[in-house]
Amino acid sequence: MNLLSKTKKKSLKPVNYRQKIMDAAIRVFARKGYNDTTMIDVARAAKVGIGTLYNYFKNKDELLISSADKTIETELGKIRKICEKQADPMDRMETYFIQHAMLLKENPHIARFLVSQLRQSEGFFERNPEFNPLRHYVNFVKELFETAKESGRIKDVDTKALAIMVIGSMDMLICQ
Amino acid sequence: MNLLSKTKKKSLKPVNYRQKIMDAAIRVFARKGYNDTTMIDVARAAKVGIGTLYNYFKNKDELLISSADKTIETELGKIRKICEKQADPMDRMETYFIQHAMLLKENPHIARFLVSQLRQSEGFFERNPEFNPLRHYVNFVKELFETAKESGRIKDVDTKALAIMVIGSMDMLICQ
Amino acid sequence: MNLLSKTKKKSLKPVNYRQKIMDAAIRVFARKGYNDTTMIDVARAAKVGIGTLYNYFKNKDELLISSADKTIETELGKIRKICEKQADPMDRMETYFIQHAMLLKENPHIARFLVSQLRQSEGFFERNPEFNPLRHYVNFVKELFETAKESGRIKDVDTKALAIMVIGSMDMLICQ
Amino acid sequence: MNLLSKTKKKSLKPVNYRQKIMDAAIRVFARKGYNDTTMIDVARAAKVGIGTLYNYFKNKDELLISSADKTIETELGKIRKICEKQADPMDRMETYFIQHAMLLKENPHIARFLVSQLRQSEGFFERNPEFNPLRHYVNFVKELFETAKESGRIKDVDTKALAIMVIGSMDMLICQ
DNA sequence: TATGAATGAGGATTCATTCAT
DNA sequence: AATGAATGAATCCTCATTCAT
Repeated sequence: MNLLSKTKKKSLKPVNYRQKIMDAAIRVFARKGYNDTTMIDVARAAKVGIGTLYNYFKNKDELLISSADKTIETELGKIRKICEKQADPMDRMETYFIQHAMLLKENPHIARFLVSQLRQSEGFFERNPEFNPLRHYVNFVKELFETAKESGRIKDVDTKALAIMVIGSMDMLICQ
Repeated sequence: MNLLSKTKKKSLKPVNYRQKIMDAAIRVFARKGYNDTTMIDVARAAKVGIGTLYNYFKNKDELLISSADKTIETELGKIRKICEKQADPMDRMETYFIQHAMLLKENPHIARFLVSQLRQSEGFFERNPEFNPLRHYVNFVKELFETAKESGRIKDVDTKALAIMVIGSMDMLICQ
Repeated sequence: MNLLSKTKKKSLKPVNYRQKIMDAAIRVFARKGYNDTTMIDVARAAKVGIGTLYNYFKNKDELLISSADKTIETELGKIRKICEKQADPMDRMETYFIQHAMLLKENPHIARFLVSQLRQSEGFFERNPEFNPLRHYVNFVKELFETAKESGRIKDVDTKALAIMVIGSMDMLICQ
Repeated sequence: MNLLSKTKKKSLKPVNYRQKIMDAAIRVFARKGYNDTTMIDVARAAKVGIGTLYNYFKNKDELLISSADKTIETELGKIRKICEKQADPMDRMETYFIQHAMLLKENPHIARFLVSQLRQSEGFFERNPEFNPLRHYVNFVKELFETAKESGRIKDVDTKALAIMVIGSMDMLICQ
């Protein structure tokens, strides 16, 4: 009986509050932006008490940073894994574009969150100058271009600028 | 004597408060973003009293909207005028790119203001759904492309999407 | 008519908000202590809006400090003036005791405020280590004793310690 | 074996949580004051869980009251016992002063706790009107004086007021 | 008409207390 | 019985907006 009850309880959802909160935060931040998102908004979206937010994140800034980092890591990880299956640099680039587009289409709120957090209030960036969640993403795209360039398949260009422009293009398309 | 002094003052400077305020607002909004800009910030930058802001603009939202519209109108007007001097569609496009780049370089705060206000919180857009200062700008670029397309000089593409992508690329480049 | 209306308005109470707020603050702090006094309490007692408090005092700490300083200055000033009328040191000391007792009796809330703020939370003192409103008061009593000592009327004692003890005695009597 | 180990543990240390918590509480309250002391502070100082505090004390107020009462009882008990060894009232008084001074010097945190908790916010006293940990202490000193008075060794005075003043003097000296 | 002091709704954060384990 | 994560009421403070001068 002991064993049973334990099993029961475990199957009864050992809530991962940290993840639950970040998931909610991403959704709300994506929809309303940093400034218009209140901690109460996040708490309600995550269905937890306000105080609980502060058990897992020191303050609102840290909640945004953690959520952004986690999201980038997760989503970029998925795309990277799929791209790596392609041996040919050009195929890899193509796969990336497709995956990126799919991400934008299927998880618009995540996409919006990723690309739009850049334009946060300067207040936030003054407090957190090191924060740039897109850095890893830009780097990934840049690497894609570099591999393609080395293979002689695309012309000599500033791959970083190109990466930024590509992401920027997609970003703007989403917003409009 | 009374009359004279009055005349003198008027001829000395018929202050255009509305314009003065918008000029200041653009600078401050561009630097700090919508949410981190207080009405006091704007009043101080414009060297007017807070109350004066409300004599010319209903509220903070309207101040942003008016400032953005006015800026787009002014800057776009300048660029348009220069572009129209070019008869050939391709020259016109080239001229546009150069002018746009110059605007970004010489008035970074205006550029930043124009391209970054788009990403306002949904809160702002929910309150002002009709607000899209870039609309005119996008349309202008779109027209450029269409003229070029009609002349057979560029391939058949979704000109609007292209316009958005071009602007988005530039935007992202500025931010990074 | 102009003159009249001006006179009228002036007589119509040109409210001194700063003073009004400090008066209220002293009363409330004296009754409830620093920690249990909320800014809303003070605002209500002063019959002003909460925001008004912050137009005159940077924060709650500064409100307490200003109120305490002002009170000491005012009350000590009164007592000092009366004492100075006495030429003889012993008469002066006696006058002081009487005045102090009168202060305690007639304005118990001020008295309580003066003598009890010393025991504030250490949190407050850690933030404001230089704050010691009783310093001036202790010094005044100390000087009284010194004058008396010089005149040979009282024995050789540590006048500062004596001053502190006297004030402490009265303080404790009030509290009980 | 079970029995043995149990016995061992018990004899090793039958933890008295209640006492352990009060000891910690006194230290922390004395150092930080009632309001700046959090239940977590106390729990950490006592090396117990937060929940444990609530198994032994209904709430924070009761924890303070119990700690104060217990301390007074203990310390006063010690001093009383030593004083009682003196047959002569004057010697007894002298012994008391020495003991009190020693307590202040050797356990400043206890001393501070005893004498400073009196000045709690009225909020606390409104909730706990019966709370006056110094009552017993004042009574003890008062009795000392009365015995001395009866023996004709000191003049006729209000012994209670005298007791209060003496304690107040010492209190103020500690604070400064 | 320009002004800025007064205002209070709203938001981030803390912490005593509860309760499931 | 001990524990500590979850909770939300309560508090300080900001800032858009109003209005009397």
